[in-house]
Amino acid sequence: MTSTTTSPAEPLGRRERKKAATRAAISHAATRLFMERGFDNVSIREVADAADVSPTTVFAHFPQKEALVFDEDDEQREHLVRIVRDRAPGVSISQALLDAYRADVLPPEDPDGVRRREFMAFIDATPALGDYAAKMWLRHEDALAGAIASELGLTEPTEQIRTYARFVLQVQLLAGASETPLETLEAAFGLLDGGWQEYSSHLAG
Amino acid sequence: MTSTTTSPAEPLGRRERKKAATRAAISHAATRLFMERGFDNVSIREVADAADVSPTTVFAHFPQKEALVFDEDDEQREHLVRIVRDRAPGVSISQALLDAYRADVLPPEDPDGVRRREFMAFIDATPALGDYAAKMWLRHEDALAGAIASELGLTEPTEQIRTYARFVLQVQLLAGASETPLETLEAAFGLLDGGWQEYSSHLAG
DNA sequence: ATTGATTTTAAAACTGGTACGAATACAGTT
DNA sequence: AACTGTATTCGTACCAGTTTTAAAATCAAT
Repeated sequence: MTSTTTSPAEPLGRRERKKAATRAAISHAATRLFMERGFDNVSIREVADAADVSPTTVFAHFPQKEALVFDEDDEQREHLVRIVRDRAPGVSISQALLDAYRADVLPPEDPDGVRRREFMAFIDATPALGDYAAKMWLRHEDALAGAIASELGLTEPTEQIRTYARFVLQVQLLAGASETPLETLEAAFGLLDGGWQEYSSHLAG
Repeated sequence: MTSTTTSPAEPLGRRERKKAATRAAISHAATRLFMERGFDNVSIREVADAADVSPTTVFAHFPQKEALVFDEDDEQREHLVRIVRDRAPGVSISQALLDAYRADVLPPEDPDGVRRREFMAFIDATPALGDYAAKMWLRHEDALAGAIASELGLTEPTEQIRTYARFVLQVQLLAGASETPLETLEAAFGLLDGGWQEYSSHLAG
């Protein structure tokens, strides 16, 4: 259910369907148990039992215990790149990122947003999960830097772009941990934009 | 040898002296073995054996395996705070930090610097150590933000200061991982200084 | 020297993760 | 339908880091 193409429901063979089913069973059992008793109080063996599967099979589908919770690495990265690449005309990169982050941080409106918010609270409750999420998030640094570079007409990111990408990803983490996420967002982008706009306009000009 | 007061050699009781000796024996055995065969190829049990101590005793002194390598948390934090607090008059905070980072990155001159460089290379060779070092380093964020705030005449760091502190710590990691650390340093501080100087002068003015 | 608290230690247990080989289910071929 | 190769699953045993448990040693104070 992760990185396979989503909508057209390609006709999978029995094999792939079964594999996907096993994966889903494991994932479901894991999230249920984790929510009931907390991430740290559930062992891989228990997850395997609950999914009626051998422990080794769990690791065949998920490289680490933490991966049972985060099942969407590629989507995240794609989302991030799209924010930069597909922004409305006339909108700066910083502006696009700030807007996107803002939407993440504002009070949720649809039930989907509520669920996502609960999920994030669950993650915050377990240090190991927070660390893992942060690590995964920051792994997108290269992708983001590449997207920005190509938006600015470069084939390779410069040191400044790389730095900016890292900072921008950090801002998301900062805001997520902040009591006043909106203020944090604005403070951070305010700090960044001075140097960044100067640099990028210098590049374009 | 870590956070106890250093010079005057307070008269420790027998108990404390023995404890310190055990700790030192473990630490020595560990560094020797790690250097000889690599961090990942030495088990805690082996370290314990080499120090003629039970494995649990190792954990009584060091919370994790990685802690055997980093024995100086507080000193690091103090160093960082001093860079900001004890900078020469007329030198900006950014300038002081940049200078300090630069010294870390330049070719070492004294034998002490050489040893430190070898140590850093050793850390880079083991992902687990790099992660741990980064985590420890970033834990200084609050201390750094506090020091900056108090330099600017505030009792509490603002959102901007907190953000700046996080960015500045990240710069150190960026430069450490870069092929061209000096360029990275200058690019990063160039990016930061625009917004930061505006903000801090706005604060002072 | 005895007592009692505290520290230190050892041994075992637990947990995440890997290695290995065997068994099973599938897809494509004949 | 049988055959073959391949992918998935399984069970077990195992390793290394870490926690738990309880015994032993150590110290301070009487």
